[in-house]
Amino acid sequence: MAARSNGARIRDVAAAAAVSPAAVSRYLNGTLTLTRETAERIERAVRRLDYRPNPHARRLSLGRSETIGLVLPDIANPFFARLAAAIEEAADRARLGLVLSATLNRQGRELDYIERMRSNHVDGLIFVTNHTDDGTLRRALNAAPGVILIDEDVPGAAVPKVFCDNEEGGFLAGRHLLATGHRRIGFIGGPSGLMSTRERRAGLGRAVAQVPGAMVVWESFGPYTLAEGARAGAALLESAPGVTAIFAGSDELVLGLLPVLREAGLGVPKDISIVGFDDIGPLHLLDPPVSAIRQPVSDIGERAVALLSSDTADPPPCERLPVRLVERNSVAPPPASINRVNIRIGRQKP
Amino acid sequence: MAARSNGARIRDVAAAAAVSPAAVSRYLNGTLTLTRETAERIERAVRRLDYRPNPHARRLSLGRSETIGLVLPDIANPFFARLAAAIEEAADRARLGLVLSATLNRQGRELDYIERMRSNHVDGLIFVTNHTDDGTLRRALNAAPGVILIDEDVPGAAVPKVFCDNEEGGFLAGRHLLATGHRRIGFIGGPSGLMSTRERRAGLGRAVAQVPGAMVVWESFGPYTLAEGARAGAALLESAPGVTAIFAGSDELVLGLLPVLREAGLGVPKDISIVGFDDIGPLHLLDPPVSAIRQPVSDIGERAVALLSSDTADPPPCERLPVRLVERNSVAPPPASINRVNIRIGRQKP
DNA sequence: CTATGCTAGTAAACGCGTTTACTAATCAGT
DNA sequence: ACTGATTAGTAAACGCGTTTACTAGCATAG
Repeated sequence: MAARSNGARIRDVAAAAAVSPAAVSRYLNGTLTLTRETAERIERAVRRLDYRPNPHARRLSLGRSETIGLVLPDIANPFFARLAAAIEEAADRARLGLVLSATLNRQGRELDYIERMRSNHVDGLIFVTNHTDDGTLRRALNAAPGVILIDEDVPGAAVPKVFCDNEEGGFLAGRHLLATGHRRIGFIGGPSGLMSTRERRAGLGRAVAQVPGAMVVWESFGPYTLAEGARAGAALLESAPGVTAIFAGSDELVLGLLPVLREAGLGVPKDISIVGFDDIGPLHLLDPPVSAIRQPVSDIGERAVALLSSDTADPPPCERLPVRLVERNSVAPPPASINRVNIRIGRQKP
Repeated sequence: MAARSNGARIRDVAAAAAVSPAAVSRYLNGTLTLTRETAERIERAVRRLDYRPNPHARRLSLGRSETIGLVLPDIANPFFARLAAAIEEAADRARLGLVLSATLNRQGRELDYIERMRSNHVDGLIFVTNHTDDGTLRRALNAAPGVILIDEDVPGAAVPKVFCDNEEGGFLAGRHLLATGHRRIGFIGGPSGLMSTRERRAGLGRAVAQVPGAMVVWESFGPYTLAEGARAGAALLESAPGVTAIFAGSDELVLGLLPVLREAGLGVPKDISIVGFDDIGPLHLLDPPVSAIRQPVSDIGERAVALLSSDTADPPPCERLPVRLVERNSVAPPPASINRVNIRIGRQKP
């Protein structure tokens, strides 16, 4: 067992104030009203001894830790970093501590942290994953109480969820490009198995379907990384499907794509227009500043913490937070020559 | 007091294995060797009951939490995000949990977290601050055992410290610019009261002093922010001191500076060369990719965690981790016309 | 004068794992 | 056969705050 801790204990305060430890505890926690005189004795003693309850004892006693866990793939990634900042702030407002864990998308670690959660380490867990699940994660999540899933889905997990409205984001991006005159659109998505990718693609599809002659003529899928953005860009240039605009599924993809286009001598937005997703990476600092669908990152964090504190409904809620288009300078009407091609296609269809 | 927690307790395991709780505890913690048979009985019981020690009880008993705290100004900032990632990884390797707190540079919060640390919440604290101290922080840090200061100093704090070699970084940046032919150099620094700023400036000064005719002809100080980079850039253009190269004290400053130069029609590196510091922000994605002094962020995290685990020496150590210059395409020889001015100055001096 | 209620607290159990100091039993050595 | 050491554990104290159930003493109501 432990050596005595350094600070004063509740019984020291009790002795100094000539009351019982119970009185001190209950007074400090507001479950006992005392005479002015006794209360003052206690407060003086607390101040004099610089008493603060031993958090470990308190947690053992209460059976909770007033701390939540955040599990995410990688804090160094700007999107997750911002998410973490939002959650930290919300947790702090709720007077909850936050313990942070990065999984680097390794499933072993993910399961590990869920386990720690179950063993009462923390009162709740906000979980972000980033890879397709083979069912292991679903089962682990369903067996763990007090987990909230955010940003990306784990299909079949019966836990509260907070996502952004990916479909609407895809739709807004598509509508914006279509309204600017584009008809041959490319899609650079995240991993094809992920909900975010599918929904963003679906939203784009919905927008395109509303405009006769418009088509998603090219698409690619891969991890949400810079390298994948570059790879997709190269593939696009190679296959040359006459795309005049690209909707990319994340900032990272845009960041990887842009230099490839520049290398190839394609001007943005003169030759090709771009809309990104997330709007966290410094898209506004690029040349040109890139338009993007903005995720409500702060709200996601806020809602996640709120859901953790609230009682679990059945079935667990799945919230969709609205996104919006942030227009910058990466979208312009398509170049005339290619535009004519679109018009031809447009004529064939109606 | 608490309702019973859900899982099995040590006494359940003990009962199932027909031994005492002490035996279970000591066996699992490796302080008791048992006969093969008894050991197996315990292990079977542990598995069957899915026993894992209640962490709160364990921490109360041990008087420590196997958890460290990280206090930093803002996780959303890419530099701190990467630092956090490095520390999280190092902590994980040391089997330590990490609780995260953002101060947003508010002193009240900083003191708060030091307090929490003192009250045994965590076994150690890695502290990053970003503003000049009026002595309050110094006093608080000196009163708190188990704090490590990293990245930026709090003068007078007698705690272990891990910094990068700022002076050397400034020197390397300066030497690089001088070697490329620059003689009239500008410095855009962080807050003038900060150690990092002073040291980086000093290193630049040392390099410049070694080359006759070279001078730091212009300098400015302000927060490590994008906005400040832009402001400083505008001020530089305004005062027009004939600077051909700029050493900026952080990535953020570069990111803010670049668009201003571009607006003004100045090409980088054609008209003006730039070297940044940190090399975390996506300097390699800019056009042109910007050269910078790279901080050994992972090593800083690693060392900080290592120092926390080691016994405190007296006086506490202050480690300086090496930086290096990462060359990209933002430095070129100065334009000829201005170069001639430099040569003139060069002639006056020897 | 008794019953009821209120005030101002308190004793003791409880959460649960860890550790010290100790015992009972067996074995080796002489 | 006796001493000393080793083996295989164990009882009980400890870390410390919280909470339930209870009491002693006084006041009000009937």
